[in-house]
Amino acid sequence: MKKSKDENTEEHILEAAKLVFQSKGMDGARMQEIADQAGINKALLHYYFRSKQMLFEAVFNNAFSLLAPQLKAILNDESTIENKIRNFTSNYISFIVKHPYIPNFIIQELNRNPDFLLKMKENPSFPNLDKFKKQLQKEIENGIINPISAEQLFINIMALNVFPFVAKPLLKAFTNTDDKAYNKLMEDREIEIANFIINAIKHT
Amino acid sequence: MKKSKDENTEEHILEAAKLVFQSKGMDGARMQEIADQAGINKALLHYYFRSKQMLFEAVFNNAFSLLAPQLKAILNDESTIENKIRNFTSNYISFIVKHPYIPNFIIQELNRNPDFLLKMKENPSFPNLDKFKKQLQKEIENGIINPISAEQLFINIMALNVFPFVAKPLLKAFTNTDDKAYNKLMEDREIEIANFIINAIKHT
DNA sequence: ATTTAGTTTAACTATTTGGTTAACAAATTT
DNA sequence: AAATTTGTTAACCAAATAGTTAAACTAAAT
Repeated sequence: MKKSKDENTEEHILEAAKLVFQSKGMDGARMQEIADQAGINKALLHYYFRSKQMLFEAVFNNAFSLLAPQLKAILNDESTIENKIRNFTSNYISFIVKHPYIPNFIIQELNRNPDFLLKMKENPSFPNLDKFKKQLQKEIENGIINPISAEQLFINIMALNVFPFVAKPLLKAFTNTDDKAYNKLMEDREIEIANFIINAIKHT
Repeated sequence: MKKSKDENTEEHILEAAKLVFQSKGMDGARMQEIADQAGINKALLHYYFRSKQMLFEAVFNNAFSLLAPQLKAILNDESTIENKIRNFTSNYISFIVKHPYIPNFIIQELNRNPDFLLKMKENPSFPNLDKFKKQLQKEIENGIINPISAEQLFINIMALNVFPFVAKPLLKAFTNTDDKAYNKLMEDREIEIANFIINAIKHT
């Protein structure tokens, strides 16, 4: 087996493809641009990943497998609902700072092709709400938390965490903030969101 | 001046373009597909709207001018913050049922080209938070509402309302619901969201 | 009825783009 | 070191695509 530049090249390609796909989407991305970005010939893209579709799926799966563990954390650990919420919002914000394009990329491409999810849902490591649901029900019965369905609460948590990054340009305009001020808002949200959610659901 | 089919054709084109652009995005849309959808020849698209870009902008501006009034309603009317929140969530959900593709379309295309907003912000009818901010501050001073910045509250309201429609495929998978069950969740949110937000901010 | 302005089409063009080929280069095996 | 396998490139190809052209058609105005 040869390598020398082998693994290195594959990594370069994936990194370049990630950059291009995540900023332009599947339809907007050009194989030539990815090749240029990776500093190689276009034919080499097809040597490593047969087609644009396959290269795209490699990038997409990479992105998704970074996001999934974040969700499993909140759904499957043993701490209280309140602590889960605090941990999740805190973890998620720092995750996003490292990978700012991921949420929008995933959401956009899943809207373009919802079938991606069919395969993924069969993977046993795909996040599910079962445990979260039971735990929430127990805390509601114990009077710690006001009645709310696990689905609604989960959607709310995701919405409050993810949306500000997905809709950044729009929200920047509406709140009339520049990049710096908007990032400051995002930092503040790490605590704000958690308190907001806890207030909303905690029995008083 | 002649018309006969004039306005009619232009309307047909815009309707067809809306359909194609909103489901495939600027890059994924094809002029031929829009022409077919409108039941006309491709050259006619260029006769009415010189280029793909111009046709796209017409569709985009149409979509945006449907969304903007929704926001101005909550930001500039005179009722209490609580009532504004209830009215907005109620209005927004029924708006979305009529125009399900709009939020995702706008968000996606603004991420692709944030410069769109520069022109729009100059329009005096572009929504802004000034009035909402003052009103909120007053209610906080009066002890009706717990301290929160207008920007954060606004982002939270938008997030809770818009995100479930933008991220529908992803959330459908995570909550393990089919289309029917997910739509039921969305109906329930009309009341759920409002209560959730009020609980979170109302002083007790 | 003829002119005129607006509307519509089929056919065409130039360019872009994903993908292929064939030849070359470098490393591994024998 | 000869043969084989793996990695890389330039040149090429066919399909797709945005946009153009020139001619035909329609209906109102003169």
